[in-house]
Amino acid sequence: MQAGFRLVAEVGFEGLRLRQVAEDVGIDHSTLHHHFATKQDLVAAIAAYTVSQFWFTAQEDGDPVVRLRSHFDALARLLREHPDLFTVTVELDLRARRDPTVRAAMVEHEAGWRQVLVRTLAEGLAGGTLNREIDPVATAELIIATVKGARLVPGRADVIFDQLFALILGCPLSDDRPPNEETSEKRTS
Amino acid sequence: MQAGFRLVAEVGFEGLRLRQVAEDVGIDHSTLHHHFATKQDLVAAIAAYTVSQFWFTAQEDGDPVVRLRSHFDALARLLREHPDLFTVTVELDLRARRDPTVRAAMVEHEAGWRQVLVRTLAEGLAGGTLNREIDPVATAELIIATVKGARLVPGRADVIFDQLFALILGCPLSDDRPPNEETSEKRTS
Amino acid sequence: MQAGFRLVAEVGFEGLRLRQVAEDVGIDHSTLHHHFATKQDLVAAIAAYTVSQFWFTAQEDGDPVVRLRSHFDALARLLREHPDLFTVTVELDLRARRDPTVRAAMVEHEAGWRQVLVRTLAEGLAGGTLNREIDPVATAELIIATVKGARLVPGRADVIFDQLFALILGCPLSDDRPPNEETSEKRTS
Amino acid sequence: MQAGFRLVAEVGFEGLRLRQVAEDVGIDHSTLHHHFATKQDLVAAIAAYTVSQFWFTAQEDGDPVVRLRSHFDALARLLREHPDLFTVTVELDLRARRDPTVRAAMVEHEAGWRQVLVRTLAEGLAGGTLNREIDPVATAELIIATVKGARLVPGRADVIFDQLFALILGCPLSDDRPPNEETSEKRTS
DNA sequence: CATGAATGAGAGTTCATTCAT
DNA sequence: AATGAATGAACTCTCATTCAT
Repeated sequence: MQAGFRLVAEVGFEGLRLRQVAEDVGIDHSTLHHHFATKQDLVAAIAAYTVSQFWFTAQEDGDPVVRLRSHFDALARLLREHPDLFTVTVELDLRARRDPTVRAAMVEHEAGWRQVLVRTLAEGLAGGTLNREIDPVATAELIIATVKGARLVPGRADVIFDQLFALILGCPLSDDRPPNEETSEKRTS
Repeated sequence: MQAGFRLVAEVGFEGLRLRQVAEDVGIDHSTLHHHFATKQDLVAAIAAYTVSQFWFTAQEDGDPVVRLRSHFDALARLLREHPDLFTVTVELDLRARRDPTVRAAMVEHEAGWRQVLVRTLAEGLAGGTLNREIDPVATAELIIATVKGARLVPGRADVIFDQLFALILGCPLSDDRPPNEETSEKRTS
Repeated sequence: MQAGFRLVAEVGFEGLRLRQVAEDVGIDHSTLHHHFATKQDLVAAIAAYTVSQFWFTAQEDGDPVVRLRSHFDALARLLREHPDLFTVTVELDLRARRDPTVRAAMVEHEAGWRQVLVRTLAEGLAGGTLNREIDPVATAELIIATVKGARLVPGRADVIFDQLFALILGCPLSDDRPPNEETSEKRTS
Repeated sequence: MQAGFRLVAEVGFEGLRLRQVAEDVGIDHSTLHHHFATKQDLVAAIAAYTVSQFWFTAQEDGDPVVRLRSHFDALARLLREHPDLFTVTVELDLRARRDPTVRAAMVEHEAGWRQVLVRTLAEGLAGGTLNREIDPVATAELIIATVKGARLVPGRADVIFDQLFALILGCPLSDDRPPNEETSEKRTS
């Protein structure tokens, strides 16, 4: 399963070959069929394995702004340190279009993610620490879409996340009102 | 080429079969090889054809805010009316990872898009009609990433675009401008 | 492999078709690929099989003249009884020009043959039973070339070999030895 | 036709492609079909062209030994200066097995060659300047076979021809009888 | 659990040949 | 005389899958 994951990261689902997976593991390709009756099954397992790797380090308590910031940071770090994870996710998003099993896994995973985002945004909105015009649901979708798009350009993910975060934060730092001190500076890390 | 495009939209590059393309056109598959020596060549042609379909209806003059709004609207309409175009673009983005020819086409296309966005954002910033803290380059990347991510959920593209536009527009809470003026009426979803 | 050999004898390497080989054996052509990954591999196997069929019945002891004569006889008999072997050898010689694997097999095989010939000729020369002016190396090459040429006209091989043998044997006119003694009785054609 | 000849010399009949021939000539491959209706026709033309290149510089008069020697020399020189000619001849000999047209051309060409050889040998025999035990017909076949075999090892053709010539010349240079002065020395050129 | 031989559908590609222009 | 589009048969090779062991 992990070998399959690695292979997908390397050559995509289009280039995924059962024989190669088996060889990487060090077993006969027939033995692979013993564990995964069909290629589809392996793909589903890879999908499940991949989404299981995402454990949103989303604290439930604390300042929503901080939680949102750390969420972006966690994503940025993950993207930096485990680019494979995002590479495979892109592949999975594409495959989900035509593979219901994969689609189900992705939808479920995304639902959890969306829920976390919506709750955090709603709290921030209620607390007045976020741009008041933000619609939590719409912005959650916006964040999800942005992250998905940013996967394709890992090198620019940081700047993209920073800009989005800045926009979400709220009223942009007008000179006559003090901005949120600890977050207004452009994060570059 | 168009048949290839349609087929990619339907079954993806992974399912693209030359024989099927030829059959859709009504010619022998050998004849297809007469025009596109290799499958790669056909894929490149499909890529070129696809990006050529994007004619950013980006006026050079006028209020940058209006131009940006109409840009989003144009994308939303295109996404609604020609979802195939975006489906194939997703496929192309994936394929670009491993196919230098496709990558070149995508990079070039994206560069033009980015340029238009940066210019419009910079003008809006200079004119004071946009959120003053926006970085044109970063926001251009943000928009591109968002659009790319939104392709995967065409049904939610409208709300995503609207939310992003609202954030870019600026602080709706500024004291000297009535809130919700130019953003509330634009909601189309 | 043997089916491949037979097919080459029949239609040449130019006409060698994997599907035909597989069919002759009674297996699917995919199964053939299971055993010989590539056509080249099968060709190499055919080459190895073919040269392995040549077991020069070259005794190491005894009168060099007798050994040489029996060598020619063995070749003539082989050519009569297994013309396929020579047909394929001709094909292999041609293919060796462009296929390094085949070339290596042929060179090795030929080296063994040459060695046997040179040794026999040298012994005969030393023993005084052969034409004194013969150069063992040159004559070995001459024999090899003649045999290779004779493969193309199997029907005339006997007379060619006999004539060559007679010339190698020595001067039938020498005063101290009765002419036609050991050569006239050997004519078999 | 000449382009075909060159191509056969390079890649053999097995690798001969009409499109390549046409391209080498600088015409469309359809135009080639205008001149040679079928590939077979082109092959036949190549065969005819090839054998036409062999003009045995066989004088009809003079000492048979000298004529034979010069025949060998001419062959050796041709082999040195125009190896393509022999390369293609090898290909033709192989192809003649399965292509009646080519076979006819080769047989006719060979018949002329054989006739020259037989006549020269017979004259030499009659004149007493050759090994008396030589059978003109058998030796002609021997020479032809040897030349055919020597084509496969152009580098060793000289030494092979020299050795064969020495053997044909006659009684080998016994010490007590003067050999043919001008021919007994080992030719090395 | 594991293997390797076997399968069959089908992939991209090649190439001599034909035909309308 | 020459072209280029079109053809179709056939090629080697791939790969997920099955089955007997």
